[in-house]
Amino acid sequence: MLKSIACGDVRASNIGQTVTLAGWVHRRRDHGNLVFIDLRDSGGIVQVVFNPETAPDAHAAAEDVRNEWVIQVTGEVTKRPPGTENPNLPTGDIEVAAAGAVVLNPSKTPPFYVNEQSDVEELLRLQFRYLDLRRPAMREAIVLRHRVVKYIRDFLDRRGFLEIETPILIKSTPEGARDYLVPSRLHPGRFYALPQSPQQLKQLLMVAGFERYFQIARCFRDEDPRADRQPEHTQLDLEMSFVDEEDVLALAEELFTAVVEELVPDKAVIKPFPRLTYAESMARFGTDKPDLRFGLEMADLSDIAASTDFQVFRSVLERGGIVKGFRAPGCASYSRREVDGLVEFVKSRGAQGLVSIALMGEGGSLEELGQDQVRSSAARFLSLDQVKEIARRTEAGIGDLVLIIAGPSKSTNLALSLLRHEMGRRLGLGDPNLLAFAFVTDFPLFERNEEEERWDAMHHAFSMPKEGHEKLIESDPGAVVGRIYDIVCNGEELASGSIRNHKRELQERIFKVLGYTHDEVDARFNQLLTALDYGAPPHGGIAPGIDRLMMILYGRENIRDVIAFPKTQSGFDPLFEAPAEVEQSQLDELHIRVVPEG
RNA sequence: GGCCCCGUGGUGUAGCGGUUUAACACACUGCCCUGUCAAGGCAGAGAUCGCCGGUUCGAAUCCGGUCGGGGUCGCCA
Repeated sequence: MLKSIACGDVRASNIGQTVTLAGWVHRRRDHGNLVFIDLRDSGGIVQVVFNPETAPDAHAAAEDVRNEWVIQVTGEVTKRPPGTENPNLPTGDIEVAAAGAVVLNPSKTPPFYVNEQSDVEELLRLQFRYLDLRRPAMREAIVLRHRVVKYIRDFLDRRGFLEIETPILIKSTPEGARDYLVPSRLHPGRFYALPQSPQQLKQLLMVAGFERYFQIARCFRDEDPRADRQPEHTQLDLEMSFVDEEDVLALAEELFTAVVEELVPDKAVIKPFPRLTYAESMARFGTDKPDLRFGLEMADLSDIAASTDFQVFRSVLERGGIVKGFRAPGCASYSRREVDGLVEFVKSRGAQGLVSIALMGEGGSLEELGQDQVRSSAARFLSLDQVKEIARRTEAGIGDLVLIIAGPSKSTNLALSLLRHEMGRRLGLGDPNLLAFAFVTDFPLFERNEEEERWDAMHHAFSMPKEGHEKLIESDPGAVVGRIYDIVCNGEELASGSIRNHKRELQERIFKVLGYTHDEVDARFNQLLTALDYGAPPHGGIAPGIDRLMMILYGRENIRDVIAFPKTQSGFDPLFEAPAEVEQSQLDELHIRVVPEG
């Protein structure tokens, strides 16, 4: 080793020892004679003093050194002179008096500050990610990520799970996300696909009798990235045999709770995790991934709206839409400008508009509310009684602002739920140290795809219907509830899972509703269906997203902040500059001809 | 594919039609300085304002396009 101790490990107990350190120059303070260097390595920072009188050669070397140079220093650990201790450093009681110094490698001036946590354009950080990763915020994220994954592995190992790898080169399956394709040299014109998840593989492992499987699995989806989505992401994929929902949920709850309590003890979780059904979640929060750190629950106002003369409401309802709203506490005093801002917010998220009702005044009960206290663009269409009823439903009081959206159910719920989260954020209602995990259960098995006029799988095609719902599969697909569950936390979907079909006949009926022809099923799912014929055990599982879990544990709003080498929103890797063109010979070998765009 | 925001020395920002030889902080270079720890002092170098085109007597500043980044809707079983 080029060092005898890590920079961050030097303590008062080492005083008198001669140590060799190696690391990066974090900061240099040159007093002309005395030179101080804060030397940094993966373990921390320690101050090194270069004295020209006692060590002229080392001092001369230190004069030349600049930020981020890599140096090796040998010297004695000494107690700092009284009054010069630095309480901000764990190593602040001591320093190393350099006797010798060697420059192991100089550095160019970095393109941004490595030694301070200043904001830097993210593209530049990604181009020089290896420098960005030297900074504490990124470093801590990567270290925590390691601990979380290690904890998960140990936790599952103790419970009899086996970690089993599955192929990265697999087969494209229809539906779901767009696949990343890999051309085959040995089979011209044929392609592997990168797995969107090891779904079928883990089910086959259950048929193989492993009973408890998990994998820290990389998953690939060729769709547009987002703040919480990357083209490739990591899942804790796990599957168990001979279980029902309760077994999977109990395990997941125990795991997540333990991870938080052991690794991020300053964050709190709600125990036990609240549970709500999909229908409940949609009704109360307009989304299947509600932020439960605060209330502001939604109320259906359709019946009240129907009794008004407000044409906007009536026409929406005539077309089968809904009218729904929630309260923004204390926001009655919002200015015209602020309210307009909220209107813009929902319009940019698919709503036609926003009706707000401000209940002006301070204190007093709803009963005493006067017409003069109601401020709303729809005021002249609403009777005082109707306003009061709307307030009662949304639990709004004097001083609150009721926000209402009318429109088709899907887009209205979406915009309203985004507005709810936005208001929660603006009003600071979400405790940043609370991780409000919850289970959302009983998802529909099928979802109507209006454009394509067909039924899609809401979750995926392999989930089992709830008991008693099999008979509805063909007659009323939309009414079939699946044995499907999600874990959500603070408005993010963290995990998704289900009890799977282990009977071929049932699985084939579901494929049929999804519109697959016999040939398509045979081509894509034959391996799974055939396996079900050979004694497939009842089984189910769940797949938490590790990146999103890390966002929540580390308190980041961006998935790139918890990934060592992420891609931009256009799927570009600024460090390697991938994707890139390849040699013509490589294309020839793969029998690929590139058609120029346009 | 749609919508919104951003793009000025190395970094972060200011300037938003002429008074700008584009300002400030930090970084950088040189000199001074024996106890600093975001060390300090003095001096200096460094950007034609992402790119293309237009409007104008005059554009970093206005307009259009384009490229790149971010956010979002679509998409993401």
